[in-house]
Amino acid sequence: MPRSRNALTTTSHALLGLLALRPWTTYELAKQAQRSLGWFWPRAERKLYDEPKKLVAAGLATATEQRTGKRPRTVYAITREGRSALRAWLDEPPAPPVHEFEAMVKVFFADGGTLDQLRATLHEVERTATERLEALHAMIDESRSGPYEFAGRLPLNALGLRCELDHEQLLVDWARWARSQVDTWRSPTDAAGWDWQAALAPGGARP
Amino acid sequence: MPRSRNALTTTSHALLGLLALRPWTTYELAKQAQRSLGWFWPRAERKLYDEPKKLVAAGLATATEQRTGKRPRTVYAITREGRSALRAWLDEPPAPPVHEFEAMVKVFFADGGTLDQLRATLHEVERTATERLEALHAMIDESRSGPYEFAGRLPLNALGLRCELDHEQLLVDWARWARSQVDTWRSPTDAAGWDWQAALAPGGARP
DNA sequence: GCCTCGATACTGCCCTGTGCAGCATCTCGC
DNA sequence: GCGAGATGCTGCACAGGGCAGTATCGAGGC
Repeated sequence: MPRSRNALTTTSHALLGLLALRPWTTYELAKQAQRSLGWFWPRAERKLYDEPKKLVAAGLATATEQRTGKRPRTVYAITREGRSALRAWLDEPPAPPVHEFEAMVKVFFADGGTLDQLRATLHEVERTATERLEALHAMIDESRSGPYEFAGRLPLNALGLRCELDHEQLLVDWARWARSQVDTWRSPTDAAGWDWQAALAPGGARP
Repeated sequence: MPRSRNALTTTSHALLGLLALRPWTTYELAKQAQRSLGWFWPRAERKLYDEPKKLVAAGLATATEQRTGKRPRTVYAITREGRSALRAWLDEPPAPPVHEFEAMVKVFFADGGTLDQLRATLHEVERTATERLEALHAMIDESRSGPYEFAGRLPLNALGLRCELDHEQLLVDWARWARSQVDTWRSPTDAAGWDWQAALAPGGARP
C-alpha cells in the first residue's frame, strides 16, 4: 500500500492536543504552540498557520470565521473525531528524539581552527542554555503565583519541565567542564596528555 | 541585501569538516556522516548525496570520477578554499540547539488519553535512550581497543561523547523518575496531591 | 560455473518544514 | 490624530526526509 497522502504529522497531532484544551484562533494557537510546545516540538509560525486547515479537511476540527471590525479571523475547535484521533495517536510508540546541536559540530571539527574558537563555541553553549534555564524558571514562577488557566494540567507540565530544566542544566555543566578541560590543552589535537578515557568513564565529568 | 542564493548550510560545513580529515567517496562520506555526526547533526542519507555537489560548485571541494570495474564513483577532496571556509565558519556563533522530542508531546497531552498510555510512552523513552547508551559504549570500547584512524581527534571526540552519554543517561533517569511519580496518580489530570512544585525545585527529581 | 546476498553507488519524486518578505487591520497610549 | 505594537494572515524559495527504484561488485555456498 502506498503511503497515504496528507497523512497527519506529529505537528498536526500536537495542535490537535492544544485544541483539545479549548478553541483558539489561528494566531493564538500559533503563539501558544510556540510558548508551550516550542520547548520540545519547535515549529516555525508559518507552519502553524497551515496545519489547522489540514485538521479541518480531515474532519478533526472545525473552523469558524469571525471578525474584529473589518479584520477577519478563524476560530478552530476540536470535533469528537478529533478527540478520538488524539487518543489513538497516544497509543502509537513515539519517534526517537532528534537533537540538532550545531555547536557540537563545531566542537567536533575544532581541529580545523583554533583553541580560542573552541572556547568561544563552548561559551556560547553555556550562554544559550543559561538563557533557556532562566526563561523556564520565569515560566514556573508565573504558574506558581497567578491562577493558571489549565490548573489540572500542572502535574503533566511539571513532568516535562523537570526534563527541560535538567537538560539545560546538563548543557551548562558540560560546557563549563569542557572549557576547563580544554584550558589544559596545547592545541585542538594536542591534549597534552589529558586522559580522555577517564573523561568517558561513568561519572567522568562530574564536578 | 537579499539573502544570497545557495548559501552554505550547517550540513555543508559538517561535510566540509569530514573532508578536512581525508578524501571520501560519496558513499563513505554519507556513512561516516551518519556514524559520527549523526549523534548531534542527524541527516538523511539522501541529503548527504546532494551536499558535496554544492561544495564543489562553491570551489570548496573537488570531485574526481573513478570506477570499480564498470561501477562509477566520485571521490571528494577539500581544497585550500575549503579549509579556509571551515576556519571562518568556526568563528560564527553556533545556532542554539534544537530538540524534537515527540514523546514529550505525548506526555504533555497525556490528559487526552489514559495513564497506561502515558506509562507506555515513558517506557519507550527509557528504552530508546538505553539503546543509544549501549551503542555509544560500544563505540567507545571500539576506539579504546583497536588502532583508530584519527587518533589525534580522540580528545575532541571525548568531549562530545561525554555530552551524549550524559544526555542519554538523563533521559533514562528522567523516564524512570516520571514513571515512579505517575504510579501514584489517579488519572492524567488527578495527581492525588502529588507535589509538583517540589518536583520542580532544584534537585527535585534526583533519586 | 552459477546463484544469492549484502555492500557499494547513486537518482527521482513528493512531501514537510523554515525563513523571510509582504500586507492589512486593530488597540492603546500620548 | 498619530505611531507602535499586537493581530491575522499569504506567497515564495529553499533545506531536508523518506521511500522507491536502479545497477554493479565481491564473497561465499552449492
